[in-house]
Amino acid sequence: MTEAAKLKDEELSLKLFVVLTRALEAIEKNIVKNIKSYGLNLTEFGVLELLYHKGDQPIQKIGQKILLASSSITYVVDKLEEKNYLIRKACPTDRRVTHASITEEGKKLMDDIFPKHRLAMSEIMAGLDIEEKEIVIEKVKKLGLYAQKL
Amino acid sequence: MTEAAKLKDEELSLKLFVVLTRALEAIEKNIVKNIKSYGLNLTEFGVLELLYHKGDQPIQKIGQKILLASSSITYVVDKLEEKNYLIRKACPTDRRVTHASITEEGKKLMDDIFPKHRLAMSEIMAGLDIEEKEIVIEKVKKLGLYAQKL
DNA sequence: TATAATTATTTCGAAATCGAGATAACGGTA
DNA sequence: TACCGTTATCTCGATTTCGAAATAATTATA
Repeated sequence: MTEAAKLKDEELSLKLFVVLTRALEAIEKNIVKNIKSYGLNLTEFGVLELLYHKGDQPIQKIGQKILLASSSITYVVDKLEEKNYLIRKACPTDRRVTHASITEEGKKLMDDIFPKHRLAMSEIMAGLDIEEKEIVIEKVKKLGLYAQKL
Repeated sequence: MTEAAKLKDEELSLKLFVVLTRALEAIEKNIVKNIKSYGLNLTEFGVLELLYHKGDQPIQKIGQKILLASSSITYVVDKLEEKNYLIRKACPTDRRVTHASITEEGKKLMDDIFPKHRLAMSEIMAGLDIEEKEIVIEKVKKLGLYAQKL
């Protein structure tokens, strides 16, 4: 890379970070608005959605998928358990492990929320058309995977 | 839009959100690693960078640019003031307003950090080349602006 | 098999963020 | 000028997240 290209790349990298941050903030603000009316925050919704779609999960798997420190998951799972949307189940084969399992009440809530969330999401994301979304998904995935490996 | 296209769009919107979130998390983790070694977190760095590049700012302007609640800025500015990287200056023309101003010590710190940050940033973002970054910036900006207006 | 290293979860205290409300000052208008 | 709505900042209490360390169980190793 030429010296000029290096400078340009640095400029664009800084700018890309700002743009990504701003966009995600705006998107999240809208999602939160929807989900909050059901008494959930984004993290709680994420956990519940995981259990809803992928079935019971070891508590620590949840942390990996939602990207939360183990101590934070304990906290979130506590909250959801208090709200009766999930229960802890001891793992029979490994006594270190606890599974989180969505309750009937949790399932009912997600049956209600999730289709609305889907719809709201595509309204929030309507700034790009289908082709553009596909491009951005591909590029941003590449960007994220690279950054993850550093 | 056909029914099938609507479904596709919902799918892509959900996926786009996940991809954006994951990418930003990975990117931030790397940035934080660099900045943390100077005793700053991302927010503090953001505030300091703003003052470093744009000069003195009313406290509430900082909040708008960094996207923080007013109570949170007070907290962050307190922290930076404790560290002697900025000082509050009463505004002479409007007694409601307080300006935040970077100190010599803060300037020195940024003289040291910022070039490294620039470089680190382009290393973190090296998953995409210049052309791809330009595309993503354009698209994600469009996405964010749309979501902001909702 | 005994011991050591690893893994899963929780506890604890601290940090960062928020929202609601308090306080003070400004700007417009009657 | 006196009052009212708006703006800027701060205080306070609550929520969410984190990291370090505690506990307990499993797996690998000597």
